[in-house]
Amino acid sequence: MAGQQDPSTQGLSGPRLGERLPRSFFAEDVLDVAPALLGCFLTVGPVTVRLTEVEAYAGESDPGSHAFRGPTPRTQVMFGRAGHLYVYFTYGMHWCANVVTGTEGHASAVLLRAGEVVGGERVAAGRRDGIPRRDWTRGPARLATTLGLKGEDSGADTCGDDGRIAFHAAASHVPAPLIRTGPRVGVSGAGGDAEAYPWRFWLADEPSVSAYRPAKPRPRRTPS
DNA sequence: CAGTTGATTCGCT
DNA sequence: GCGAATCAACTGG
Repeated sequence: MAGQQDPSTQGLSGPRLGERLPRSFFAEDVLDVAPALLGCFLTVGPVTVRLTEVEAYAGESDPGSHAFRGPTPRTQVMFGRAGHLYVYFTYGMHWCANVVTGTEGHASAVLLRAGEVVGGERVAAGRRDGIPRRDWTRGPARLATTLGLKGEDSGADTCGDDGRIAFHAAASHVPAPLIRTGPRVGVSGAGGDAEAYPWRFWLADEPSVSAYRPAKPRPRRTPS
C-alpha cells in the first residue's frame, strides 16, 4: 500500500511521466502498446508531436498488415526488434510511419495516424505551407510529412543513442475514459476477426482527430 | 459541411 | 498488371 498504484500501468510497466520510452515499452503486445502511446510524444529532429490517434497491426496473422504475407525487403524491419520505425510509401505519393512492437519475429506494429504539433512549429509550418494548422497532422501521411519522415527513416531505432528520433511518455496521466476505440480505417477486406475488433485508438475531444463516421453508402440516384 | 473523385509510385503476384 | 494502412480539390446543398 506504500506504493501508490497507478492504474495506467496495468499490464505495462510504464515509464514515468515525460520519460523517454525504453525498448521494453514497445516489446509488449501491440494491443497494449497502441493505447499506451496516446498522449505520448514523438520527436523527429526539430519537430515534436503529441500522439492522438494510432492503429494496431497484429503481425503475420493479421490480414490487414503488410506483414501478412511474410517478410519482404520492404517489411523486413517489422520482423525485427521493437522500437524501430517502419515507414512505407503508398498511393504513389504518401509516406506513413509505424513503430514496431512485440517480440522479434512477430512483426506487429502501431501505425501513427494523428497528433498535435507541440514543438518545432516553425519547421512544421514550413513543411505544411498554406495548409490549416489543424490538418498538419491529421492522417498518417500528413503526420509523417510534418515530422519529415520518409523511406530513409524506415528501420530507424527510436530507442537508440542517437536521439534524433525518440518517444517520450505523456506529460500527464491520460484518463482511460478519454481513450476511444473503433474499427481500423481504410483496411480493405480486413478479414474476419480483424473487423470485429476495434484496433484503432484515439483520444476523445481532440481536434486533430476527426470524429469517426461509419461509412454510410448513400442510395445513389441513377440518372437513367 | 460532407460526399466523390483524380492523382501517381511501389510492391507483390 | 493490380491494388494500396491516403490526400486535396472539387462538387452540390
